[in-house]
Amino acid sequence: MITVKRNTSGRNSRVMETLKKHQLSITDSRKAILSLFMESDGALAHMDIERNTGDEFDRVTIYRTLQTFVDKGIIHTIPSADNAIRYALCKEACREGHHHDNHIHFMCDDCGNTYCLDHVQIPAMQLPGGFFATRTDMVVSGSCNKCHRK
Amino acid sequence: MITVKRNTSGRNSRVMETLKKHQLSITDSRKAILSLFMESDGALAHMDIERNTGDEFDRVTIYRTLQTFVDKGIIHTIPSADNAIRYALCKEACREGHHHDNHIHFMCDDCGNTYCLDHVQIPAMQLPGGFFATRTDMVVSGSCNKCHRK
DNA sequence: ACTACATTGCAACCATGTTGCAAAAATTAC
DNA sequence: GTAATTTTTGCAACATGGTTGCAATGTAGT
Repeated sequence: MITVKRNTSGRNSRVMETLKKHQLSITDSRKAILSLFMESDGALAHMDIERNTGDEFDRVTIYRTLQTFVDKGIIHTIPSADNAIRYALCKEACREGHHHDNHIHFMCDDCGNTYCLDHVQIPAMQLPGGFFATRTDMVVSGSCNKCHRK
Repeated sequence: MITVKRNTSGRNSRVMETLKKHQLSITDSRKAILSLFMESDGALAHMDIERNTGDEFDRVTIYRTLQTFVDKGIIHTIPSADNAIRYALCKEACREGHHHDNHIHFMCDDCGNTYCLDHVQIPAMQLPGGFFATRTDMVVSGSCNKCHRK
């Protein structure tokens, strides 16, 4: 479970900018949730957001806000084997309806954090004849740089 | 949703062999479920199995049987972004507690089938310092060789 | 401030997956 | 084959993840 230290002062402008850029109306939940992503260095699952915002928002609102952000290309999903979708901020290259998140994701078995390894590109590979890829997800799990020295 | 044509005659021996090799007692559910995997060319989700066996077994029995097979190294899991774990037969190299499923999985957006592309190895990549991998999942989605010509 | 539209909260619902326990099988020993 | 032991099954209940419909509330544009 991820805890994010909230800091609603400095980053507010970046949050507003992003929302406006994607033509989303400014609401409390969108500000708070986008803020969380910007202050977190890893990916967040629905539960992480619910914990970090307290009872401020309804479960459903969080789900819908996440879905909106995905649709607008603000965040992208990360598949996992543990049955809980995680989300992380997209880089600049993403835009509405077309994600460019072709980097590797790393899930730490120890602390549970999920990282976007932005600088590790997914290697190219040759698919068998007749197969055409529209999306590639590469998820590596193991121990991260914070947990391994322990 | 995947439909498998059941054929309990010829492959029975291979089913029994596999169960015995892993020191599992022979039960109806294990025979039926393992049989399904051997007759299917792709991966199966819990729901696929439930549909293909009718009311023959309880939901819980199917979950437990799948978990047993994973523990014994008979099948492996495939993560996905749609929140439903899929399972596929392991190749010979897998054994108890140690899977060797380092091949690519392909999910067809059209027919929903999931394939193990056994001959496409997951390319090696360089992780940042301090990160250590114990497992790598690579899931490609797009259109498969049956659906693309349409 | 008023209107039109988008978003929220609530309740209810569905799917996926797990746990505890008693009944029913399968394996082992005789 | 039968009895004893161990495994597995089915049931009920629960937990989590996620969706939908609708009335109430909030936001944006004038």
